[in-house]
Amino acid sequence: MTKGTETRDRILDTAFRLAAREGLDGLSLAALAGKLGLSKSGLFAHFDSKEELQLEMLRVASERFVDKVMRPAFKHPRGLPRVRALFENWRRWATDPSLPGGCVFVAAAAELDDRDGPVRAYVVLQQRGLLQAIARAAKLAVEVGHFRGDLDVEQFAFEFLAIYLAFHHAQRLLRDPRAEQRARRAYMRLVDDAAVRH
Amino acid sequence: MTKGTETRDRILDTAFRLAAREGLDGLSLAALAGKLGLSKSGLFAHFDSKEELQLEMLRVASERFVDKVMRPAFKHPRGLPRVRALFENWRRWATDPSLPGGCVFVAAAAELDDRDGPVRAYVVLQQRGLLQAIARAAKLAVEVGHFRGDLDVEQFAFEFLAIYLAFHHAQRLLRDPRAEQRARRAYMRLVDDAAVRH
DNA sequence: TGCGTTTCCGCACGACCGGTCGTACTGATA
DNA sequence: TATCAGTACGACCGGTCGTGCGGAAACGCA
Repeated sequence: MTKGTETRDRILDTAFRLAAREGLDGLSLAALAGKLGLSKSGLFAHFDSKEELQLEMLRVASERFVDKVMRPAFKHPRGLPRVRALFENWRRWATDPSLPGGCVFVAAAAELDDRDGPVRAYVVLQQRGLLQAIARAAKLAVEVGHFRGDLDVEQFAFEFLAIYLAFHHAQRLLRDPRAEQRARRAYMRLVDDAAVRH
Repeated sequence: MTKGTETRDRILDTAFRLAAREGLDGLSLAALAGKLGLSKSGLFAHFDSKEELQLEMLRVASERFVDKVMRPAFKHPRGLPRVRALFENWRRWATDPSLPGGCVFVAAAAELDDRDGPVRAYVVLQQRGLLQAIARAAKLAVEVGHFRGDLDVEQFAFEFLAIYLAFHHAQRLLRDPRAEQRARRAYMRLVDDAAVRH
């Protein structure tokens, strides 16, 4: 019981790291087993199918994301500080040196956009939830008077996500050393526009 | 001579369509040959390796992109009309019903961001060129007085691309019916901010 | 210490992968 | 008519993929 779940956790942790680099499809059981010092079948004994492994791995990824990005941000006071923390934590998430390979969800999003099935459904749910969380933070910023009252918080979330995606693109694909600066300036422009007019 | 290049074109056209849906890796020789009514080896007679096929396919994709997005936009007068045309053509490119599967380059970007080799190099080059083209259009808009003189045109290009990526994400992954509206409003905010102050 | 369960491995499977082989038909050139 | 490059074929290569099964070793409790 104990040993099993421990191994299972190890598997999912390694799968998470591997999938970030190789994508959901690129994550092969043989490669994963090799990295774990396990046999392919020994690994497979913990899951009913590869799809289930992918799903479980994505659940782990979601937990990590909440732990590293959402939860710490929501400890900051409502309004601008929290929105800023969200941005900074998220930016760090995409470039965390301990988790090389970029954001799993960005990779998964591109891979899954034309398929169907439970894996895609899960990613869609996760992304919708993410957008809602951003919108909620923006709404709170409106309520505490940091953002203007007529702000479209869902539009804010859309553009917030846009900056993240472009940052990921510039950082990981183009390896542009100015990626962080570009993202930060875009963020400032977004927040300035949402702020109450003086 | 004629027959060969004709078949080759057919192959690349189909490969282009298939890769948009399946990604660069997902594009398998067997599937491609099947769709063409060709044998795998008959197909392979036209290329030295799969990598070369991928490269050639991406070159075809680039040509299409220039034909459908860039060239028509650059027929519009310099300044705002051209920038606007760029945005609209690009948006249409990502949702062209005759080319289902979304933008090949978005898919390729996510797949290649951690690898190396000529395919990645080509995509990076293409994307850099794209950003430069946007920046150039913005610079012309400055010169004709539509955009303010102190505008950072590279920053403009970054945020322009950001909107496209988020649109692609919202449209293809989340299937959000408001994706187009969200993108257009983000675009308007970007352009308003770049415009000369009244 | 012994026993039953959990955990893992060895092995094999069918399908598919990118790629190569020898072969055969075609049409243009000589 | 003989030759030859271009084009496409079917069979097949070694490998890798996800997956299933039977048994051995390790574990946890009596």
